[in-house]
Amino acid sequence: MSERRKPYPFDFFEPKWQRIWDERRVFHAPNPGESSFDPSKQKFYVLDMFPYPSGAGLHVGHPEGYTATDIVARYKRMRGFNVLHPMGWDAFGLPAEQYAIKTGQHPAITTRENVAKFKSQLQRIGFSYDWQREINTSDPDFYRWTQWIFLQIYNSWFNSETQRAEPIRTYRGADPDSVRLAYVADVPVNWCPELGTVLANEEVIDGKSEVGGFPVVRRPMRQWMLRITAYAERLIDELEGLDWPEGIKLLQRNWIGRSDGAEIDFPIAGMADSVAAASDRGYKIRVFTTRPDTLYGATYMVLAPEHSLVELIVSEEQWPAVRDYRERTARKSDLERTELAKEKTGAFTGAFTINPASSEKIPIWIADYVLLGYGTGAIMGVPGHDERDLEFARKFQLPIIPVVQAPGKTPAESIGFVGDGMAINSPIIDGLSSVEGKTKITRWLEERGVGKGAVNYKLRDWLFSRQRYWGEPFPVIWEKGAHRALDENELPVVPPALEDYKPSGTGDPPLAKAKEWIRYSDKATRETNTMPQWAGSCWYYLRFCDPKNDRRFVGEEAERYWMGGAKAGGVDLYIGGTEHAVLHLLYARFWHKVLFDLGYLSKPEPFQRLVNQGLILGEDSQKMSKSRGNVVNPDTVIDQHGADAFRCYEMFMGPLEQMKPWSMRGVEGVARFLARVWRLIMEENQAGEWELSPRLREIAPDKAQQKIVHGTIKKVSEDIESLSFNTAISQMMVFVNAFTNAPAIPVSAMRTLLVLLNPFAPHLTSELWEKISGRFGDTRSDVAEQEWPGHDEAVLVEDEVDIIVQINGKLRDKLRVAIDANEEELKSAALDLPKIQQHLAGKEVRKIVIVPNKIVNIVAN
RNA sequence: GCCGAUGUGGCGAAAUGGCAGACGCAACGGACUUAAAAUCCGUUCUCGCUAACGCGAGGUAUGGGUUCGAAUCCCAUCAUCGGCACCA
Repeated sequence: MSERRKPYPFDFFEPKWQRIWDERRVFHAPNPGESSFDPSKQKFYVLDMFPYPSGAGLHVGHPEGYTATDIVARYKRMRGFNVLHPMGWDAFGLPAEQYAIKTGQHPAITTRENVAKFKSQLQRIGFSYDWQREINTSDPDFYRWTQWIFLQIYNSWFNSETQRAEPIRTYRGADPDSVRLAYVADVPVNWCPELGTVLANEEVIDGKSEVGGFPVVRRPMRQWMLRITAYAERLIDELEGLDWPEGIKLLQRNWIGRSDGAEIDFPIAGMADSVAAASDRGYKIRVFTTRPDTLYGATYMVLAPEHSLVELIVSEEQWPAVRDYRERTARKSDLERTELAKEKTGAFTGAFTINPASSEKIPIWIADYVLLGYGTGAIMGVPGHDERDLEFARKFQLPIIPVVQAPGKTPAESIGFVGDGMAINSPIIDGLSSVEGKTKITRWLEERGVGKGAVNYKLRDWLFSRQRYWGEPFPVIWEKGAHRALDENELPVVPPALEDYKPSGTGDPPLAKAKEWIRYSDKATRETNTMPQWAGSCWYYLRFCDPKNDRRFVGEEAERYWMGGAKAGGVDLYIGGTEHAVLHLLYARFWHKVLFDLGYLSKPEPFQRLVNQGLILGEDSQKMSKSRGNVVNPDTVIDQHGADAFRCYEMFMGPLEQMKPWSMRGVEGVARFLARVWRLIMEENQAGEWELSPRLREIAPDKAQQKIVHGTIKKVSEDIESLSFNTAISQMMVFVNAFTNAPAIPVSAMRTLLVLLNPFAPHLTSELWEKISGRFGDTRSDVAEQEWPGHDEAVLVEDEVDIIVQINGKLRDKLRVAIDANEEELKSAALDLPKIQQHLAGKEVRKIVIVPNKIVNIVAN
């Protein structure tokens, strides 16, 4: 290809324009207070999910979303908005460190190299980022504020009465440490020996680490946790006002997993001597259920094997079996424990409890199908109406009582029915529907003080510490076994320059090796855990608003301007992959809400409109991967066809949100289209040089040309607003095809085309605009500074329209009539058509449906 | 297993209640050329009828339904992809 002549000289003018944009800072978005700030302009914040700069460089999947946002950004600028369109680097985190360990280079060095590579690749595509706002999460000027936000979280508690975070000093209880939004807990965590770190639940997939696919085991460790569960309800409720895909909202709701039900207390019944004392002290076991209406059907109880009451209630003769079962459970990996189609297991404790409704004495078991971390870690077994309980009861021969009658079934047939029916064998609520039964029995329990309505969430608190080197150190010190936050003015806490940053493998973080650094004072030592990769991405979009501010994480005025507005969310458009549908987006919303509650932010939500771009597959329709050898590198594509063709092809492939395979042939097709645009305006002379085409004239477009110009303005504008870039490009192809053979080409039409095409192909259109302006004068400014054109509806109005004539819904003929012809005219004109008369021969017309300007449908038989 | 998305030519797709296949790729034919590339013009859903302009029938995963009219709305089934997966 390099030998062959380029269809248009993109290799010359693409770098030229990139240089001009850079030098003139064309895309700098001024902040309030800057001299070039124009307060009359509305703001528009369009954001990409910033990349993690890996060693492999960009592949064609990255720029898909980036191109979409760039088109919107350029379009909105031409529409007169002050557009914030920034880019930065999510530079801390596991992969950087793994890569560094593998290559034997310090992560700071590899990260710097990778960032440089990513940046030059992005710049080659011609994105209109405001590079003066570039940020890097591993830069002390950035993570200083990540640590500062951690301090705000640490120094807050969630007041359940106001449903808001408040400063910890407003807490009146005895032990503030027990309610902080950041707290330390000994919890069974996902320990990955290979990575030498603990992972969040979300980073473990099928018992293996998401990064690297190494085995993960359960192990109790002291860890920092963030109390995200306090926000569970608001994280669900406040999705309401966001313009997100319904599917993503649902994914978040399911992840948070709200269930409504009741907590019920079961008193421990008389039992063997060892537990009698416990019983006397009034022990009771609390269970959570979503089906309090099935209480009469509870014929046994199950505790999670790790439940703390197990030791107190187990009978002497059952001890060996129980201990054995607990040990076996503890040894099981997550993978084994969640294995599909696995048999139920369990052990009898020897203890009994009383069903508060039926007063029956029922046995207490332990079983690993009950999870300690959910609800109260204990359940009532209702085998009649729960699949798992039924399976368990059948295996251990426990009684099964039907208490909900399925519609149209007998009580015996209703065993195993888990839907809503009618209560039976339940004296208090017999005959009531399941819904009524729930309400009534909950009230009944509340009156007796043995239960209450309750809500539970699947969401767990966020395990926030990592035993790694390449992350933000905690701004926390330890003294006499107690943690204490550092003061704001001690930030940033910079990690020590360690030679050996590899994980220790024991669970001691690498920072523990920095003996000097750890010593904070004679009495206090530093926290040696670091924050997880998510930390920086939880608030980076805020820093973009005011990236250089050294007094505040974001200036108040800048925050109000860029993150304000009429809607709940501050960022107007956020585009990124679905892989972040739960984690990043949930964590960022959580941090945002804490900061909002504490009065630092204008709006309760970070991202108003969210769009997920679809995955780009290899030419073989398989997921792109090195091992398959089907990875497409943007650099190759740009070398061959130029950045504009690359951008346009990425958008022309199909709908943004859809998964679609790459095609080099497809790129060629789009490159041909851009070459046709070039040749509408330029012509090659004898010497093989490009010069302005003599066909280009200052003439008025004819009627047909006007129609296509205004039709294209309309379609492209609408399509950009709805992110339907593929059809916008189609329409511009139609435009170009219509002008290709015109003997004279009106300059005004070309100017319009260049403006419309500019967001898609900014280099080509800038170059051609300059050429045209060189000859035809009037404007000296750049195409990017032009106003977006409006269309004239009057031009598009037709005097005559084609009317489809159908018989019984089948197309039989067409009719050309004046626009807005009335129904009578249409009817008689249609019936007069020879073809129609032919088809109607021998038939009787029953009815005629007429839609003006569209169709006439004759119903006949 | 549960939840969600998708299913249209040889391929990427368009049309979201009113002409199915815009636009692009590929293929075929033509013009230009000594030739090729590039460029420009044309054809291309399937089947049948016609010497031909054309005409007819069928067709949007499958089966049913609603409607004057369905790729589009509803029900069921199948397939592919994604998420969750003992959450009581």
